[in-house]
Amino acid sequence: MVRAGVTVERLTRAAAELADEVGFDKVTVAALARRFGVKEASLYSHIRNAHDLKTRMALLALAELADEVAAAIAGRAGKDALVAFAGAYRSYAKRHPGRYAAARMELDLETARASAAGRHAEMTRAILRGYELAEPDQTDAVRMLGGMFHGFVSLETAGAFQHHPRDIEASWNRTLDALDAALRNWPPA
Amino acid sequence: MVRAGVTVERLTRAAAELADEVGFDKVTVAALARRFGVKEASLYSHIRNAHDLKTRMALLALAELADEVAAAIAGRAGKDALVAFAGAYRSYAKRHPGRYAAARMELDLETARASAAGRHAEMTRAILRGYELAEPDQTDAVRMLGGMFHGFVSLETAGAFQHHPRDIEASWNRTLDALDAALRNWPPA
DNA sequence: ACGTCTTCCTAAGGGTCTTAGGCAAATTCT
DNA sequence: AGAATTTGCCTAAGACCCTTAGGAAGACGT
Repeated sequence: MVRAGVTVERLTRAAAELADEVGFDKVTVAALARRFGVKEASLYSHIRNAHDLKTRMALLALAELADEVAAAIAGRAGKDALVAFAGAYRSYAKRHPGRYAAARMELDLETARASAAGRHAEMTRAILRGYELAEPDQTDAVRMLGGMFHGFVSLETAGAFQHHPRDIEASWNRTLDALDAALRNWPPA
Repeated sequence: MVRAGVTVERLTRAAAELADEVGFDKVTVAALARRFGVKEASLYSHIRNAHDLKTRMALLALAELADEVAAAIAGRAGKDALVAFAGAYRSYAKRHPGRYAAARMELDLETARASAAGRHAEMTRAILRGYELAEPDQTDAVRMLGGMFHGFVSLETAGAFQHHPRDIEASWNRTLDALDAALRNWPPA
């Protein structure tokens, strides 16, 4: 029996690739074992169970996404930063639909705390530095931005915008214009 | 063999209830058969396969949601209508998380066309009548609103907002305030 | 070289989806 | 009403998937 050199890191990366190819929900322990040329049961020396594998995929995707967003917003401020953040987010979701779905998975509290989700929130707050929002408005705006980005990308990916000829890219840009305006003219309580 | 009185309508409703109880992805042909006290194979006289069942759940949810939104926005205009629409949407998603997940399922073109999705788009456009937006801005705004509502509700349901003490209800209201402002001051191209 | 830990295997149980073929109940036809 | 047809449910069985238990052989430290 020559060993296949499986490690939990290689498993996670392969699972992420598989997810981007066939969809997050179609990633299976069996398919992954096939890809590595080992029996399904062998993977259980590296992962606890299927849920554990998916959690690792989520952590990977959150970290990658945070890195890309960080690189995109570095050295930018104001609307520039907003557009860069949003663009990086949407770009990642389109290039890596399976990973993106993994990133949106529900994580239990401690796992979420150990994830890059905190960096995402921090970076969103960083964007808002250009808009001078005091708490609790800042938190409200963080939630609004997170919802907006995720919702738009999610509907776009699901094909919900394909029933109208209007260019989606243009709608995206206009939405960011409107978002920028909303942040600049944040309504007083 | 006394017949159990299974019909495709009763199956769909039971599946929807099951989804709200245990989650959309945990709705299974087997679980549904158990709930009706029949064997799994028996259900295939009523549904084509598991995907067919999920599609029926999606159509049910889309129709129910459209009905509730329609009732909510009737007789309202402007920000009133916006808040009523958004409130009905979010309320449905929270009362019926499984159905809501079903409604967000990807439908093939013809099924989507036969669904209540068109009514959703129409009603969103109706909201915008209070804001005097010409095409293509109107379509951009429809997409923005759809994304915003879905994204916020989706992140909230997934527990993404629970890492901060700020009242989610308050964030929701402030987000609608900001959205109203964005629509009133829609940026020129 | 020896013992230990790790990785992989076989075996096996349980769950889900789906099709095929049969019997009996319900419905329709004459 | 009785016969013919359709419909609803069943058993049986195949194809996957997830997971655990126990064993053998490679890798590694002493």
